[in-house]
Amino acid sequence: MAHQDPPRKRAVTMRDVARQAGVSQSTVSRVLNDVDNGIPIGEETRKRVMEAVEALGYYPNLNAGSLRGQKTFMIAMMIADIANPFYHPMVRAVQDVARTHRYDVMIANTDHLREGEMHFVESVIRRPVDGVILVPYHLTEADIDRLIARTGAAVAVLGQHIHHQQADTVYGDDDQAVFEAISWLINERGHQRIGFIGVTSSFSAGARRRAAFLEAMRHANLPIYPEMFEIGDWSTASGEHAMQVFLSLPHPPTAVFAVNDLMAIGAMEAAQNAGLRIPEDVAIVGFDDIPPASWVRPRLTTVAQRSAEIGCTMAEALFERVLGVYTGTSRRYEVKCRFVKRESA
Amino acid sequence: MAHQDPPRKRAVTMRDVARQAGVSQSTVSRVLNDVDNGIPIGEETRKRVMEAVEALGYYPNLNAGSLRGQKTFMIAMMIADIANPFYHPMVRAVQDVARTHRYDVMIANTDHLREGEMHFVESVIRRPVDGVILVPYHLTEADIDRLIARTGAAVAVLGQHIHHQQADTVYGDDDQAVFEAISWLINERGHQRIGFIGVTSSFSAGARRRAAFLEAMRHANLPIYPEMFEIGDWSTASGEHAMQVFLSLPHPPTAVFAVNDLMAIGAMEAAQNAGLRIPEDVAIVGFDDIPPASWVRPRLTTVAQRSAEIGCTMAEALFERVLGVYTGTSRRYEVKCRFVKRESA
DNA sequence: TCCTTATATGCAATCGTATGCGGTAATTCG
DNA sequence: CGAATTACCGCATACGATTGCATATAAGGA
Repeated sequence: MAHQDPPRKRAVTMRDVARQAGVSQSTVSRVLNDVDNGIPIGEETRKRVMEAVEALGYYPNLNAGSLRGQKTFMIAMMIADIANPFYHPMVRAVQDVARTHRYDVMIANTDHLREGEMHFVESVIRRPVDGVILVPYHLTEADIDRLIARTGAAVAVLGQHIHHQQADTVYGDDDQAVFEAISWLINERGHQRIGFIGVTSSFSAGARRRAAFLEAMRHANLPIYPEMFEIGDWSTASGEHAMQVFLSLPHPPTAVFAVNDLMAIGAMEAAQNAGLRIPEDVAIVGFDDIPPASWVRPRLTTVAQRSAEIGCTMAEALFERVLGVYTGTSRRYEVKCRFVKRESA
Repeated sequence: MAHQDPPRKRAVTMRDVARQAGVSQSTVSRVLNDVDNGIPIGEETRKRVMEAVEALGYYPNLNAGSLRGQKTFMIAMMIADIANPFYHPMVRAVQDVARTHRYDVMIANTDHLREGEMHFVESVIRRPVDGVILVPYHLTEADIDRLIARTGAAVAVLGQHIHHQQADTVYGDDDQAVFEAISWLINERGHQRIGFIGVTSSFSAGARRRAAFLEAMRHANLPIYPEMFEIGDWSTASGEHAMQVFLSLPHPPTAVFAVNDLMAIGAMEAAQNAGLRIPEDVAIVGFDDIPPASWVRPRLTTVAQRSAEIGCTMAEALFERVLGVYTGTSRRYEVKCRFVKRESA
């Protein structure tokens, strides 16, 4: 190899096209962005330019464009865990909407860590984007305000209401759905001792579902035992562990609700490994309705979230702002959940 | 609302920092990229600059940096389907490696479509990146050559050998693993009629696994029936459909091998919905060993791919090139598969 | 004292694109 | 036929950063 410099290919630039077409670089720019500028372009010139573009295989450099112009043609999306199927339809929907507008999507997962979320904010400040989609677990409203202030990006958020002028929010009715599910366990299935597998995060989804769980228990006048609450980290393994703890109790719960399906599936594993039958010995209810929920046996009873619809709603609201179609104040959308009864409860 | 212009916050620039610190903009640049330039910086100046950076909360604009400088601090990764768990550890590994180098990762999924893969190439030409990680199903070597020629990016590819100077490849020993699995079905389990659920793509993984399947059958001197071959699209639904077709045969297969776990799980669903017992009535073997493979009942027998290791290997090879640590010719890495016997066969 | 060397900083060009403004040729009009 | 438009197009600057080169100051040597 010796000293063979890497063949750093110079990209084809507008100037190359201009030279080839015998026009100035600014004319090329105008031809490419033809969308009715005040300035008309000669038919002959336009044709020569387009031929040169074709011949050289020119593609504009979006980085350069976003430096001079305003638009970066990129949005960023922050999710907690790319391995959680709940996010997949959402991501896919966002990407689909973005693609129709010729936008790229940068996905960052935070591993449910505050550190990860802060890193994301920083990263978006360093590499400006036109819009941001957030599924925050730790970010406060102040953090998001700062993000907007520093980048000027439009923002769509799931599950946390932001009062900022430039942010829209999408809500699920998690609380109602959880209330319905727990009430059903109590009234229709006669459960009294219900275990709860939650998470630590004090904001957002985890906390709201916990509140709804407590509400349902209180509403049924059932006692609330501290040992019926276990903390996980949204992962299957943590759900498994939580269930093991429950099963080691003198009086284990007869039903268990986990705030997401992955933990519910983990709980099922633990119960079955302990030789218990589901739902006869212990009933299990999850949240999300990810595809594996209907692959396991018995199939998991759960609360379905319309992940694709959530993603689509967020993306469309975002792009209305990004494209300047909407410039008003904060909007709020609601996406309904629905309780899906299967065999695990 | 009327005509309230959106408050397009001007970002804090180097010039702002320079003004605040009472130095020139180029000095700020040198302080920030201090990594032993030939040019020394006064201790006093450095301190003033850093204070100004701190005070203003300055972050460099990476887009601007990548215009003048060389590095974009971004790599792109192309996968077929973000919803396929097989890719998750890979993506995660790539992101982890990237993060240690302060790089961002752009993920694009192609839905297994050639169109999607071509779109990705175009997108990378438009928005230059320092490196590209590919899991191609349709891209030819010529396509990849073109990508490198146009962008100068370093490239790491899974499963397809690229002879280009600037590309490394990672291989699994899929063929051996499939051969082993099928031979085991034949010799240890006595299967003779084995169904195969494959895919259309003529390159890469799908085709190699098909070849290995045929090889194993021939090696055992078993006849090969055309009706024992079904085509899916890697999805659970397509696996389900394929199995339904098998089951409608006069002589259905006694065992079925699917080229990925999602289709295998779909096949299980179809078999169980038809009232068959697994593995007694029909044995099922998959490929990948995604987490749901051990959630289904019976647990899925499959060939495990070390997805995280693959991602890690690709990313590390890539960054050796991106950072200029390695500038030699194409390298090739192999990552072993292993056959995991569980209850479905 | 003057010239060299080392040290520290600023100037200005540059990356690829967008765009306000001015300039030229063609056209219209009185 | 001369003047005022109109239709097109190029010049030059800006975006925010990097970097080669020049410059200014201090230190050192003869």
